[in-house]
Amino acid sequence: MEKGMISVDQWSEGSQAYFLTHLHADHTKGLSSKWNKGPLFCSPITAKLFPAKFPGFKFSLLRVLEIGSSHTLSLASPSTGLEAMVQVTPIDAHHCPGAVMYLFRGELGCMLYTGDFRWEATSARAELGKTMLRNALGGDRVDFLYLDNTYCNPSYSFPPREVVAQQVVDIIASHPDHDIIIGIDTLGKEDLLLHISRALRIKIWVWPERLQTMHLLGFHNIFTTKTSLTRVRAVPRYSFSVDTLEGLNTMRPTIGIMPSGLPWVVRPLEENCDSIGSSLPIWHHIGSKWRTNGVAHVDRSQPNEKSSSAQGFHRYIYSVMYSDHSCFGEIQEFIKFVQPSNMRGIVSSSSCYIDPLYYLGHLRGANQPHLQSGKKFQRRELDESVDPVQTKSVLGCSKYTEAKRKRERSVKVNCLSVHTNRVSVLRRVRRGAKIVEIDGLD
DNA sequence: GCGATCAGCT
DNA sequence: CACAGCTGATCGC
Repeated sequence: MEKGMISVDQWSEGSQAYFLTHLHADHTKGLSSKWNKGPLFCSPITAKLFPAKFPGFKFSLLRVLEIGSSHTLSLASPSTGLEAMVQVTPIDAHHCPGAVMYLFRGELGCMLYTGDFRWEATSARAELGKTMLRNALGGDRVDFLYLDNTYCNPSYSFPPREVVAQQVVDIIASHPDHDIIIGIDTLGKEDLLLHISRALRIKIWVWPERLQTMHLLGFHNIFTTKTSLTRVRAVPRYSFSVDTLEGLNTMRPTIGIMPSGLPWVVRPLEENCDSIGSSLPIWHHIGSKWRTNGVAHVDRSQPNEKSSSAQGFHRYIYSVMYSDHSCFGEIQEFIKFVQPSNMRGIVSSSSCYIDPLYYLGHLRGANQPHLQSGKKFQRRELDESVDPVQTKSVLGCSKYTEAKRKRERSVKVNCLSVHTNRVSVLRRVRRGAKIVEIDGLD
């Protein structure tokens, strides 16, 4: 797509239409309540959650698109000045509530932007997504696929979420006298909690703001902010730590469950022998173990036994491979299904970018870019504003790590800062309680 | 004083 | 390694 026409999850000036895939913070960076750059398209569920995240947002700029149905936009081609019709179809991305992929079709070509997505082969919901995508494509070939390449490496492999959800239920059921702490984010993993709640007929504690979100999503009488009603609590991931678990265990026996596509590894601390991680390539080692059942090896030995730290796990923590991103095999299946002429990853994190072409380039459709069919979607022709970020990460790896190392070297001076500014107070108030036991509204 | 951005941490 | 995100500090308006 030509520069200056559309932007997806990218909020700098200069596009005619903006598309939001989902409400996770890394996709809304740059969005604010004062938005005034143009119409912003999103899914119905995202629209429902939107005001809570961006109070005061000019609602007339929000355009809600029904999932699975096509909408036509009339845009001006910046180069020719002529009107160009673009048809857009949001498709369920099975990532978090409201998350969608966008399929763009028109005179300018056909482009699919996945956003973050999970492509499970098994569930009925996944089958529906497949049908929806097939219908939306209407036989067209995808010229350019923008792909969630988070786990685009053969070493990333994990079971479908249903399977892992049952494993979590089993873990909880096998600890009938324990309190349970589950680390979650501001959005996502609702299905896991629902499954636990249904299977064990138990309510689940969430922090007050998260309860509001649950209510907006239509879940009533399942979640609570009263700790007295349940032994299972879903807490913000950032408040989930070894210290937290150890602290809680001085009061009541408690285990922590961390659902993630990546192993939750105790960060190696040089002088803390109890929680030290192995210096071996931990995740690879663990990864091969997990392929068998998807649950981390959990050490049941006594606290002081050496083995409890050798694996990089903590005695109270279960790490389960519940991921809202596609694993490698699923990405592979997805590319086979879409058969794009060309593609590139949309996720380039701190230190690396996994190029889907490296492992999965051979799965593309017959019309490879060198045959010119992908011409309309050469990468600098999309929204250029997306590009610099990614190019920077691909090419600027060493630069970044150098900067990071510099940062690491700098000494933290202000250890005893008591000063609290207004911003942080407001932020904290907005966020609600962490794991403090607050009996709020229910 | 406020918002945006960075550094640090999980 | 890094899922996604909070917190505190700082800077410019």
